[in-house]
Amino acid sequence: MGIPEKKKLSSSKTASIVDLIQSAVIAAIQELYGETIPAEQAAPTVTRKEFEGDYTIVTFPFTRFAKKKPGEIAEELGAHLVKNVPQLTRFNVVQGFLNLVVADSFWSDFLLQIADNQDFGRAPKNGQKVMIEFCSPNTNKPLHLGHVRNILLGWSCSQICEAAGYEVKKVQVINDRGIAICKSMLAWQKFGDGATPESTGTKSDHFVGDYYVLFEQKFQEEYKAWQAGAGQQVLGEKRKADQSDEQFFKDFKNTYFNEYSQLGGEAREMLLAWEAGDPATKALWQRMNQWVYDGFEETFVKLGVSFDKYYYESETYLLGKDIVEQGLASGVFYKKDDGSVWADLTDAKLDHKVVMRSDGTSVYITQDLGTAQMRYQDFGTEKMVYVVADEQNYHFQVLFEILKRLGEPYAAGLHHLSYGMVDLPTGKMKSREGTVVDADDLIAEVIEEAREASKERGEIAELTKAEQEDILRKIGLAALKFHIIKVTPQKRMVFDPKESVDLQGQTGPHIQYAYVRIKSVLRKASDLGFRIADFGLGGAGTVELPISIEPQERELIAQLYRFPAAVQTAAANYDPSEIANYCYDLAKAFHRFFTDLSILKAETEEAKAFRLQLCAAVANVLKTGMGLLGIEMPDRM
RNA sequence: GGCCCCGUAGCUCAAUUGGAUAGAGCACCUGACUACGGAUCAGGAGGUUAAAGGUUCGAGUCCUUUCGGAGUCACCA
Repeated sequence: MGIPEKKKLSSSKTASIVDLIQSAVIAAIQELYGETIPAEQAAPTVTRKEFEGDYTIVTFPFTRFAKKKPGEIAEELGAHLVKNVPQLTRFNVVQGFLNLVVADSFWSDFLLQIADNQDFGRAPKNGQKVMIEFCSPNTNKPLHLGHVRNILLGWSCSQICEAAGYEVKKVQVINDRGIAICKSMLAWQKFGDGATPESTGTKSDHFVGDYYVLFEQKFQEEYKAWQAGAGQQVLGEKRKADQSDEQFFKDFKNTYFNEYSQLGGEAREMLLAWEAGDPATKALWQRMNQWVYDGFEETFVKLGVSFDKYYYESETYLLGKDIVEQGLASGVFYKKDDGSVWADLTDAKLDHKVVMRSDGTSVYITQDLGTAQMRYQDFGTEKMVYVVADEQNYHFQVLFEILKRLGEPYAAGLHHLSYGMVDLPTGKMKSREGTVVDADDLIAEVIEEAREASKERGEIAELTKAEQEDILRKIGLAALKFHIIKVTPQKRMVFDPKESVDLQGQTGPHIQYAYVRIKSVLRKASDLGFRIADFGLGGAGTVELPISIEPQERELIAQLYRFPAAVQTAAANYDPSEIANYCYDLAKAFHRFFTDLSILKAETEEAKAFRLQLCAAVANVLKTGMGLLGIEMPDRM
């Protein structure tokens, strides 16, 4: 699925230097050796830093038909290219690697074109629509670190797709029904004594979560009492001799909940009442869920994310039955004697999968089948991305396979953006052991860390309180977000809270600092009477460009040049970490440039103008790039 | 046990999709402008890419086996 997209990609870019070289190589090989080579073999790669050059062609594959040594081919090819492509000034050959040097004028022309283009890197609309589902919480507990990774991936992915030219719909599915929320409801009803988030001053989703925890506590207490009394006989029969209390409870918990527990019985009654549409139960359910939504919304705002549409499982959990009928008719599904309906996916190595119970009710995957159809009707998106943890890999393989067999029109555009779970240095996050990292706590913590660091520096002390708070929020969140997004989604990651608040090194604030340095220089330049417009391309005071470019400048410009392609591949791979790493590399290159070369005290007026242009362009790309990750840039810090 | 994913410096992560001497940051050591912001920069040390075979001009990347770790295999969601 990813391969055709990549091909489409390179053909859609027009007149880029990369394409220019590529087609020139194909033509040259044809001319020199009479062989037509596939485009991949002519694709230039970026030259490694330790060699002179901008792009490299690997000549080893050509030995087969050229009947020459790689080095000789490289020499011939290099000479031919430099002669025929005006943008190439010279070349050198190392082993079989042909390093091509792009003319300074090409780079400086390019820089002038983008220096004041705020939209550089954003592609025009491509007419395609993509839906991205992310977050998808339960309503019985507040958001935690796992949700944070999910939300950041989903959000940045949506921003990247938008920049790549797609129309994006951001949706989430909220699991608002089932036994879990009934537990919170019951606990509140029995022990809440009419308390509300307002009356207790608790953030409303935490308020509801606290009752879920309370239920579990009371349930445990009830079990302990039962264990010592009425349950002794049952336990004597079921418990194996070598099992510890804890081990046994783990296995036995569900049975106890369903068959013996008073609280469990009441919770199940509540669920039945809910399903029967009992008004009082519905009202309570409505009220408590609303508290949760209000709390979630606060967290979303803090994280700077929003959604276009919310789907509620209470409204979708019955969907999908007509799909089952449809699949039975077309032979995608089959019916067993007991009336249950199955999909046979053994030829796709996915085994048999039930899609409808023998009592005619739907299962989880049936609901997903129905929801997919419903969304397609809602938005007509030919691509749908599900941002869901990798523990559901199998589920999505099955879901997509079935949709494909059903011949759904969007089936080819389905993608599971699977991401690894977040581990803590102490191991896995476990709610039972209290080792979950709460999203709100985490956000507060990183902002505090930014405050401490800022206090020592004293750079923003003279700003108003509100301005300071805004900056600290941007810095703290940049640290947190970048720390999470920079990791390839697919990989499981270790989250060390100490490292997440680091402000130095490979971090969000390090990149923000590059931006702040630029803003500071530009302010100073403006104070000295310089205005970008005065030395811009075609401006009244156009300054002639320097003929030669310093290596640090060259590296920066070449880096800027890659930005649009980076956006496109990040979108094609649904991988925000590529943008994160791009931004870091760019910031790093800028810091080096900044310390090595003087800007306002440059050797000539031309060099000064050129470098200011470069600064403006870098600031622009940093702001756009980090914006794609949901990270804001402060002007000072 | 079947299927699937992962294993790179002490730690956290890269590696332009098969290319050159495997790179960054943290931590450790050394150094830098009376300069546009030191949340910076330069340098040092740190690697048998879990192991062994194979494919080829070339393998961290592809294939096979082994070891280690995670996930999943409900008429739960």
